[in-house]
Amino acid sequence: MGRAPCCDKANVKKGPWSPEEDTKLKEYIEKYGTGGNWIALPQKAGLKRCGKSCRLRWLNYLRPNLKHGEFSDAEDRIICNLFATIGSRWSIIAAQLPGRTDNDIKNYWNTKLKKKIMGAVTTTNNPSLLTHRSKPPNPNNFLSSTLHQTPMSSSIFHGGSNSFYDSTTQTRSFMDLLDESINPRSNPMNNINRTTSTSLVPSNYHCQDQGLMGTIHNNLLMFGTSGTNEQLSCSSSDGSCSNHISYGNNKEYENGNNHVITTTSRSIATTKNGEMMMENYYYNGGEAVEEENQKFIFGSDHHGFNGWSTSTTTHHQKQNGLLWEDNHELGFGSEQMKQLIVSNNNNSSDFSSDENKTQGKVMYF
DNA sequence: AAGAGCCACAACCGCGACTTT
DNA sequence: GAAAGTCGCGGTTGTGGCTCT
Repeated sequence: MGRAPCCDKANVKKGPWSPEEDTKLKEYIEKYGTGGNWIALPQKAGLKRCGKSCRLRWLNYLRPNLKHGEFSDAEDRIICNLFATIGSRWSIIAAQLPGRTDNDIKNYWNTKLKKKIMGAVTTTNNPSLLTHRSKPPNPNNFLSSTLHQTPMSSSIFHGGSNSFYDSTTQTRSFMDLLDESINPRSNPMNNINRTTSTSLVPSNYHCQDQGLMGTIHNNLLMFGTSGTNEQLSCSSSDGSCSNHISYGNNKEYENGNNHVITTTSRSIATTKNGEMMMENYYYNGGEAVEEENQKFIFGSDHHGFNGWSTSTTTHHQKQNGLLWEDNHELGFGSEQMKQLIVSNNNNSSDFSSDENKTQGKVMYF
């Protein structure tokens, strides 16, 4: 037995929205709100549309404060950072980019950004320099295998550079490639202070040019914690924080200047077995504060759940925030990123081993 | 000038999750 | 606890405009 349709398909208009329909929908929602019921809305608004269609039109096009047009370099970086860590979770990525919709980002990724990166990968890397893997990584466990098969260095890789260079495979980080593709002057191969070529993840490998990062200087993207200065808490009632994925609430309120401030807190926790995994993130964005307080944190301290912090201290300490956990790397070599994109095309579930979003499967990073 | 091919974007579809009854 | 209703997400498709031949 099939699923009951959400609306009467025969009496519902499909296809592009007319300006009249837009006006009707906009005026209705501005006057009455959605009422928490999209299915009933079109009838009330006098529209011959499916409720889902109305919702989509509102969210992706009519809603106020939406940004249209070109994505900035900073937005590119955020998208790529997040795609590299959580895969095609467009709604989560969109939450980090105020004014952008998941559909926008998805289209932008599929039509432009992915090609830009693939182009950077193919033009930047000289294949002859690359050490080929003896066998390709298991796409179902790619990130995990990457992390755990790579000899661990003790470096903590954080701060203003996303650069990663693997002298063994001579691969460079995905972010380097992206940076270069959108900002050629920042090619780390030209700018780095590299005092050694032997460590796998040289902690002294820094990109001097941080101009681009400066534009998103307070976005905080953190993987694991340094184990110091973190006052993170477990959100689980029993403290175990194992095997759950939870989404918090979005709350909106107006400040004195009538700016709508959106606060989003969500946690995605997995096991407490000391594996590196996506844990928790927090976003406090909005018109006035998005650049200053935007944070995205993954944490694990090998002892359980970390949670997130928004303290000013942490904020300053973790500016630019890519903070790598002691014993884990999260550098995406160019070839790795290419494989990620390819494998993501082949099987959308491959990317982050998030095999089932709702059953608390571990996401390894 | 016309047709083919490509591209970007808007919109649709199906499914899982969540909420309500 | 089960069923029905609704929401939200991600993948896919349709279409209009642009470029190339």
